[in-house]
Amino acid sequence: MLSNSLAYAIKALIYIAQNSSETERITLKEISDSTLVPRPYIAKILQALVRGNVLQSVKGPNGGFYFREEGLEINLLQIAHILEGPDKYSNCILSLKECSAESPCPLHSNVGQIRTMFLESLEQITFRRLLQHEKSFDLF
Amino acid sequence: MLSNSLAYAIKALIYIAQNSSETERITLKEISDSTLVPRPYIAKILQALVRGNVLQSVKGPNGGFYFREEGLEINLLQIAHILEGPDKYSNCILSLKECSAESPCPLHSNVGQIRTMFLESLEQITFRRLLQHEKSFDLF
DNA sequence: GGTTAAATATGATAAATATCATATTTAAAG
DNA sequence: CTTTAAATATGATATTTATCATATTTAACC
Repeated sequence: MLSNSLAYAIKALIYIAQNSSETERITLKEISDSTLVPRPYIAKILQALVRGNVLQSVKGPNGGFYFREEGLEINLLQIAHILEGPDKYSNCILSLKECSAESPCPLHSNVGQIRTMFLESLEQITFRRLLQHEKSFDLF
Repeated sequence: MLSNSLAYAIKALIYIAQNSSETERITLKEISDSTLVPRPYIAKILQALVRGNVLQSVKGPNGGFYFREEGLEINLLQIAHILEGPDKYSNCILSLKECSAESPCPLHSNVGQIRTMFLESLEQITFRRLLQHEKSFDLF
């Protein structure tokens, strides 16, 4: 439902959101240990998120990752777009050329509608909002 | 959201359900032409569906595919299981070890719930039910 | 300024998915 | 019993996704 990379990214970002600040940076090792995502793999994902202006990173001793203030307003669908490009979740669930309310595909009104709700719910969830829950989930 | 293969399979099965009978079989070429799925690829998928007792096939001239009577009662989730194995859509949306109503993951109550609805809707839709719609969609 | 602890860049390998090609089997029909 | 129109089996190739490894850059601190 979510790609492996996207699920990994979300877990890592939840961890960072809950535990980091500009002065208290989180290292790759800590992220990898607490999400059980292999270090080189999560590294690649986090680099993309830095380029996507979600996270900030600092090299060198005492370096690490932390959330940008604006990053906290980013929602889960935007993360998907950053990691997988914007076209992944567009259009019809059967990928038909023509599919709309006027000429719906056979799944448009049932599964298709729930798919739309799914995308909307990804869009509604920001990391700021996830922060409002109690801290420290197990993320593995 | 659905794998390529699964979307292809559903399109082909809708076409077959709407146009076939035990005496009026549908050929690979016709299926490929009306769904725009490459012939060798849809062939492999249909073979799996024959092995999965959804379709019946007949070789030789005038041969082709048609729906088994029981096949019409099969739902979309079962098709997913036949093509991709049963574990694809199980457990937590973040693939966490522990995730349940008692100890929910951060997405359990929002995205996770919609994911559950999604799976349930796949489960509710049988090909018999899809047949109740008007015939002849464009399936490409 | 040398050491060290961190991210970064790059690319190699592996596994899963998707796609294509070809030879074989089967059954109908003359 | 030969031809022919179909599915079937098998496997080759390509693409995407996931995973791993290694060398480089950066900044802090002594």
